[in-house]
Amino acid sequence: MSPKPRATDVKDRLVEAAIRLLDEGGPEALQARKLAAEIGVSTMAVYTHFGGMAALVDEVARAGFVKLSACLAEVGETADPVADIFGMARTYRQAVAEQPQLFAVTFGQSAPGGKRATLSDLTTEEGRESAREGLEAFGHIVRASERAIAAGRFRPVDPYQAAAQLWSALHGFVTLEASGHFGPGEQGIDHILIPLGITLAIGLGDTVDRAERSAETAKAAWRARNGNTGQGGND
Amino acid sequence: MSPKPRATDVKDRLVEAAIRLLDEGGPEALQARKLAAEIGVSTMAVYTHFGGMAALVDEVARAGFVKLSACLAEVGETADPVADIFGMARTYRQAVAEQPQLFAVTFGQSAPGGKRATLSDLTTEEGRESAREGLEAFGHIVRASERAIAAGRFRPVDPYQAAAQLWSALHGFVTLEASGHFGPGEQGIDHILIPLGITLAIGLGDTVDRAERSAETAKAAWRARNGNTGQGGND
DNA sequence: GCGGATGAATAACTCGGTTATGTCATCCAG
DNA sequence: CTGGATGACATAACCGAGTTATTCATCCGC
Repeated sequence: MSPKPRATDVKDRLVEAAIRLLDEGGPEALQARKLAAEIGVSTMAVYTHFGGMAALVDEVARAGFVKLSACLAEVGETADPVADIFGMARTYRQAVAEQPQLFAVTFGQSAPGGKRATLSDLTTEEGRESAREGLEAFGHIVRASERAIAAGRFRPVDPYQAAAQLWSALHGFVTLEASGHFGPGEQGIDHILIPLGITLAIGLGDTVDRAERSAETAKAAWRARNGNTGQGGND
Repeated sequence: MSPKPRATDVKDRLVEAAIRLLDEGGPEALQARKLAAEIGVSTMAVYTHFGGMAALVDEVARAGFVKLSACLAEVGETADPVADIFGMARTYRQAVAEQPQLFAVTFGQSAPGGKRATLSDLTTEEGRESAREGLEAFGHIVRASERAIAAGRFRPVDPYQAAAQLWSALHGFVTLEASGHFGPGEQGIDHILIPLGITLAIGLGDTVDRAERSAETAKAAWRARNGNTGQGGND
C-alpha cells in the first residue's frame, strides 16, 4: 500500500478529476484527453481502469448518488421525524444546488437508488427485503416515514409508498430548480419546497400546525448547522 | 407537388425525423448523417436550417414541451377541478411513458452526443424559448389550481405555488418512472402517482373523501377515454 | 434576361473516443 | 538471482460524427 501508492489510485484520481472538470466546465469538459492531461497520464488510463468513457461516467454518476446518500444519512434522527424529513429535503437540495453538473449526470445516468432494485419491488412483500439493501438513500426516507407513522404524525399507510411520494416530490422540485424553472438563489426553497413538504405532511396525516412547526424546527436546525445568516450557504 | 416545391419544410421534416429516430434508436441514433439520410438530404440541411445539431436538439426538446402542453390542454375543464388535475397527471405521465427518449431530451436528462445538460440553456435564445413553452404547460396546472381554490377544494393559497407543488411532484414521479424505478407497466400509477395526488390534494385543503372520489372520477374518465382494460395502452 | 440571394451537395477538416502496439516495472517460478 | 509473465502506461494511429469550405442550381427582384 504505502510504498507504491500512486500507481493504482490513478483510478480514483480519474474520478476526482472527472467530477472537478464536470463542475467547472460542464459536460463538455468531461473528455478523455482533458481528463488524462489533468492528472498527467495518457488517455489509456481511462481504458485500463474503466474500459471506456461510459464506465467512467457511470462511476461519476455513482459518486453523486453516494454523496446524496451520505447527505441524507448525516441528517440523523431526532425526536421529530417530520422535521428530519424536512432536513433531508434541505440537504438533498443543497447538494444538488452546489454541484448541478454532477447531479445532472447522476440523474441522467441512473436516478438515485441504483439500478438493482426498483420501486416496483417495494410494492410487493418479496421485493422489500432486497430493496432494503439496494435502495440505501431511499431507505433513509422510508425509515423517517416509519418513524413518522409510529409517532402518529402520518396515517398508518405503507411507509414505502409514503417515502416514494416524498421522494418523487423532492426529486421533482430539485430537478426543476436545477433546470432554472424556479429562479436563481434560494427562493425556491421557501416558496415551493418547504410548502410542498408541508402539503405532503398534512396529506399524509399530520396536522397543519405540527407540520409547519416541524418545518420551522428543521429550518432552525439548518441555520444552526450551516452557521447561516438566512441566505445562501452556497459553495 | 412540384419536384422540389416546399424546400423550406425540410426543417419540419428534420425535426420529425429526429423525433422518430430518437424514439426508435435512442439518443445515439440522433446523428446529423442518419438524420439527413432519413429524409434524403445532405447533412448540410441541418446547418442551413438550424446552424448545428445543438439547435436541432433544442427544437426537439421544444416539441416535447409543446406536446405536453397539448396533452394538458385537451384534458379540458369539468365541474371537478381536482379530477381534472388527476386527469392531467395521467396524460402527462402517459405522454412521457410513450416517448421516454423524446422527453428525456426535453427534460434535459439525456444528452445526445454528450452535449448540453443543464441550466446554461437559459443563456441562449432557443433555451429561453423552451422555458417559455414549459411555462405554457405550467399554466394549465395553475388554472386548475385556481378553480380548485374557487370551488373550495383547496385552501386559498397562491395558485402558482400550489401548481408548482403539483408540478414538482408529477415531474418527479414521471422522471423516476422513466428511469425505471417504478418498474415496467402501469403499476407505478396506482401505487404511487395517484396516492401522491391524493396526498397533495388533502394537504392543499381537500377532504380525504373528496380527494379519493376525484381520483376515481378521473380514473373512470381515463378508462372511458382510452381502452378500459385498466391497462393504459403503451405504444 | 440578369444578378444576387437562398438552399443544397460533395468533400475535406477537426475533434474526441477508441484501439494497436511497444515499453517498463513489478511479481513470481525456478 | 534470473528470466518470463503480468499489467499499467505511453505513443500514435484509427474512425466516427459534427462541422466547414467550396461549388452548383434555383428562385426572385430589377
